[in-house]
Amino acid sequence: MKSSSRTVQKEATRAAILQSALLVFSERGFDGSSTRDIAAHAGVHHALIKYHFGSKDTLWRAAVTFLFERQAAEMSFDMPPGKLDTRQQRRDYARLVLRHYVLYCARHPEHARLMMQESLRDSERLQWATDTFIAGIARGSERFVRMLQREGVLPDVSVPALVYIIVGAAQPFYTLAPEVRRVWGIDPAADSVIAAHIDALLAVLVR
Amino acid sequence: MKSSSRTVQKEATRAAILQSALLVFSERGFDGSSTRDIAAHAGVHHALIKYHFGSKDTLWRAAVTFLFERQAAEMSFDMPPGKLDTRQQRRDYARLVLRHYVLYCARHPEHARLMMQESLRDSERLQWATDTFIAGIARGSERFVRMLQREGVLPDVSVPALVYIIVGAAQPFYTLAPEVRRVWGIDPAADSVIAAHIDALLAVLVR
DNA sequence: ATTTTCATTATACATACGGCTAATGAAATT
DNA sequence: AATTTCATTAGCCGTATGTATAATGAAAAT
Repeated sequence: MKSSSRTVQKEATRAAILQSALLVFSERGFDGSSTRDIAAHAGVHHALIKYHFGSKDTLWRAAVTFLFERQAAEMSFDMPPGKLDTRQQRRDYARLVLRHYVLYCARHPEHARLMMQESLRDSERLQWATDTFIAGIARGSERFVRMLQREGVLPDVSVPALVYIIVGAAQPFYTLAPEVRRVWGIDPAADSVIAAHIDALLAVLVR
Repeated sequence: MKSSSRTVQKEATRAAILQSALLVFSERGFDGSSTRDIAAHAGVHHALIKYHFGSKDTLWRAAVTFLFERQAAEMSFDMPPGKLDTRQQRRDYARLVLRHYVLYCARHPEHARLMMQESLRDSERLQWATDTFIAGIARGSERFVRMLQREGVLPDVSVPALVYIIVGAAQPFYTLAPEVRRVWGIDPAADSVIAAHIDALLAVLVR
């Protein structure tokens, strides 16, 4: 583990490019983003993108990998915190998971923004992202939804439709924050607004 | 009202460019779309875009105008079909409106795709779209939601949050259709899948 | 039949793009 | 102190972009 001043600076540059890529890709999409813009926003020369990441495509994949690894780190709900014997316990668990998911969406709106842009049309990038990350998360979501259906917390309807209803109820309020600010005059980044959105989402989804 | 063969052909060309612009803008966003791509997809020379629409920006505005005028034409629910005296009548009206909105999203996924791309970040285009179209629709949605809240059909929580929950529950299943196909192996354009999604959405939202 | 109109095409231009090679220079190594 | 390493920068290449102007030619008007 080298930590010479040059290595530290190198990693800082790499991280700056990655964060800049997250922002630009999430706001303009892959085709609409330019490596020169990403480099300029990171304050480095555009040739460094090839040096650190190889190509625009590889940089995009590195950005997506960062997003899903962070999500996995911040949303580790594979094992419920306690026992889930009673219906009330499962309801509370559902509320807990949904609350944390909404908070994640509010904290990191660029995640859903970036993936949404890529899911609008089929592509090799979408195929890679689904195979590498999304398919596994989808299976976890399916188990989560089916458990809540068995318990009567969610209605017994199409599981894929339910998953997209839940995710769609959570994400757009934050991914479309610029529109929300202009149209409704409120800021989805404010804690009180987030709390109100969580209350609304739980009131609608968890019965 | 001229209808000479030249005028007819001119309008056909204009319409072809507009439809092509809807598709390309909705899949790649404004910055990711090129006027040459749009023209090639419409089968015309790219200089015709300047001739018929003035500029890329004006073409985008014409496309958005087309989308919202079509939505207004296909979603004329300002006046309920019958009287809304009883709670059951208001529930039925809510179901009717939501069903038709989901069907609109399924029929024309490019509408939400295009607007979503523009709502991810603030811009002059977003400002124009919100001032010209979205603000008015938002006020209508607010009235709709408040009526259902008074009747106990929707919970008494934050109205903007509820609006985005409803819209988010309806749109992504169709805007993100390529992802749905890859991850779940189902086609959100199929009638049976749409019907299942409507059932799920109504079961969750209308109590 | 001749002229005019105008939808369409050809072409040009300055800029921006992704990707690449060579040069640079400070830190690390010898 | 001399040499090597390598993160960073400068600059070029072929292509693509948005926009503008001139040329074309068939339909419309005279």
